[in-house]
Parts: sequence; C-alpha cells; structure tokens
Amino acid sequence: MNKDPLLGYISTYVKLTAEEETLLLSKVIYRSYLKDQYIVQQGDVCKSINFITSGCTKTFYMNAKGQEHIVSFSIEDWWTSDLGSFINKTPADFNIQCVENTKLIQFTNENMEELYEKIPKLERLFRKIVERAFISSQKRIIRNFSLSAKERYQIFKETYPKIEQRVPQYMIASYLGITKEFLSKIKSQLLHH
Amino acid sequence: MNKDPLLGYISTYVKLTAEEETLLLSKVIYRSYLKDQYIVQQGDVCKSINFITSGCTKTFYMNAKGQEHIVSFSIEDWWTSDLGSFINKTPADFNIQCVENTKLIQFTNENMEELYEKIPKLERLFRKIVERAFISSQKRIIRNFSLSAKERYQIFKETYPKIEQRVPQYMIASYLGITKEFLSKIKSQLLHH
DNA sequence: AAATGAAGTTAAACTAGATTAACATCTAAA
DNA sequence: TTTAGATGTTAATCTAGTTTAACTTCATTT
Repeated sequence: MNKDPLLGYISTYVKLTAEEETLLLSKVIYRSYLKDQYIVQQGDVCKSINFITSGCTKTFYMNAKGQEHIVSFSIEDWWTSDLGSFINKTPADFNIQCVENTKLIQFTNENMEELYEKIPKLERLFRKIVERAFISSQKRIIRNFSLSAKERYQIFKETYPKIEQRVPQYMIASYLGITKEFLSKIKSQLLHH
Repeated sequence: MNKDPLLGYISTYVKLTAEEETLLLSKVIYRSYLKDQYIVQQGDVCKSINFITSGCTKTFYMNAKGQEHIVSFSIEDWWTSDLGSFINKTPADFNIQCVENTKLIQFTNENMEELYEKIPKLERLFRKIVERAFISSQKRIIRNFSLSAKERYQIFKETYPKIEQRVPQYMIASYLGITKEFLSKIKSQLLHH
C-alpha cells in the first residue's frame, strides 16, 4: 500500500489526500550517505530536516578540547537535524555523522515553508513530532541529574535495545556522559553482579 | 492597543483576526496562585498549558530519596506545563510550584483541540514555541555534559539575570544540578577570584 | 601470516562535586 | 523582643567518575 516509508510514517499522525502525498514527495530529496560521512558539520548552517529510512546516525557536539558529546542517535523512522541551525539559519551547534551507511529523505527550509502553506496538516504533524522530542529531552535532563551512570546505562539498554547493538561502546559512553573506561567498569560490575 | 498580555505575545508569532482573538479569549481561564501553591503535582494528570502573566514558577522532579531536581523556572511571558502528561493524559513526571504569587492563563486539552481546529494558525504558533523549547533543552543537555558547574553557573547568570535575582540560591543550585553547598563555594571562589 | 589500527579492558592515581555537620544570617511571626 | 524557621556559609571527609597508561582482542589489509 504505502510504497514510500515516509508516507507510511506520516499516515500514523495525519491523513493526507493522494494529491497532498504527491506534492509532498515532489518536494523531498532522497539521499544516501556512507558510513562516517557527515550530514551536518558544526559551524555550517544545517540546510535540511532528515527522515532516516535506513542506517544510523549520531548527533554530537565537539568541545574546545576536541571531546565528542553525543546528544542523540537516530535510526530508521526517526528524524535528525540541528533544528536550531535549520530554523534560525545560524551555525550548527552539532555534527551529524553516519554510524552506518544511511539513506534518508531531506526537507529543505524553503520546501518546508511551502509545504506548511500548501498542506496545513503538516504543521500539526511537526508540532506533534517536536512535542515528543521535547518531552524526551526533558526526561533526559532529569535522568542525567538524578540517576547514577549505572542506572542511566540500564535505562538506555531497555529504551534503545536496537541502538545498543548497533553502535560501538565508546559512543554509548559518550551518550551517557561518561568515559569509555568507566562504562567498561560498569559493564563488568553488572556481569560479575 | 493589546489589552491582553497573551494576545500581545501571540501577535509576535502569528496575526489573528479580531474574531479569532475573541474566540481565543473565550476559551482560556484566568487564574491566580499564591506563593508555594502547586499548579501541577507529580503523579496527577496535568490538565492545562499555562501562560504566565506575572510571577514565577519552578518545575521540578522529586526522586525516591525526596530530592528536588529543578527542570526549569518560568516567569512572565513564558509557558509552563508538564507537556508529556498534558498530551498523553498520563501521570505528571514533574511538579510545578509557584515561587512567587503568580497569575496565569490556562488552556485545557479540550479547549486546545477546539482552538487548533478553529484557528489553524495556532498550530504554527505552538509548533514554533515547542521548537524553541526543544532547541534550548538540547543545548542544556550539552552544557551539563561538557561544562563544569562554575561555567554552568556563569552561563545561567548571563542567560537569566532576572531569574537569578528572584529565586533563592538553593533552587539555582538544584537547577544547575549541584548542591547548595557547592554553589556557595563557587560563588565565594568567583568573589575572591 | 604478519602488521596495523580500531575498539575494549584493567588498574592506579587523581579531582569535581557530594555529604555531613556545625555555624551564621535574615525574616516574620508571637 | 524573643523565637523559630528558612536560607546561606564553611570546612572536613568521602566517592563517583576522570585521567593516564599499559595491555588485550578483533578485524582488515598487505
């Protein structure tokens, strides 16, 4: 039925007519990236909002000392972008890099504006998507404050079992806000209970 | 011109007609709370999205050990809610409590849905509001990972000078994710440089 | 089959920030 | 005017997590 993964995804939020679906697909760009390629580089303006159809990316901040801090991983059926940079056309705070070969569907800022005008239902779609993202971001702040690294790791494994198996351990440590050495210690503690 | 602070605020995002403004005002509830009163209690379902017209609130999570972790402060012209609870009608993760006597304008879930149907421009308004909230939440996660408590305190002072003067220091410590004793130490370090 | 490098482990020494506890200051009520 | 509660400070001790560094394991290339 839904030949396109994006349309399938959208239909779970809002119902588009056939014409709207055609218009939408005419305004998106299909792209493939190889493992390790950058979709967005910190300092550049982020030109797209991206819907991932296959693969895996990491969004990270690199500080002055050259340390990576991973904000999020994204896999199939998730969105990724530096939203602040995309909306305000300011230099990106984050890098988005492929952890696997990745296929995605891009919306540029101009196409996005046009689509919002022509298909107002998309305002609702993206309102809801951003609401969810915001809610989970708030929860993450609280978890980082109130839980130990070990507890955060256990919750990560439960919440994102797929991601845990697909990305190297040192990236998980970075996502959790700890060093790879300390995550290694936590894992051995959990093994030898 | 704009007799109502809410309409004034909204007009900076989207232009409403006089009829739309009237409809909107007919669907909101004006409320006053005293200092220390709760607007939302953790565990209850959060029934409203609130636009603050005067006063100050704190949104915090209380963990199993009874420790408060402040997620955010809100003052005039800001919104406050437990969005996850409001949208999904699930028990609230957070408490929202007044730090000062506070006046606010409430949108219930049903009124909100009705307003979205009748004034589609509001979808855009709230999309943009939530986008901003999400962007700053992401930045906060990164700051908590990559900066020391002293640096976070300095950024807090620069970013929210008004709030710093209005809330007690132990709440700022909680917002920063540190103890009041450690914030006290940081302040004396900054004084006697 | 050896060599290179990326990813993960272990352990010792170290530090940012927590905990505990005693004390200080301020305010508002009685 | 005293008292009591809330807020803030100082200092000693403690700990979760970092740093550094040496070592292991595994996959890929030559």
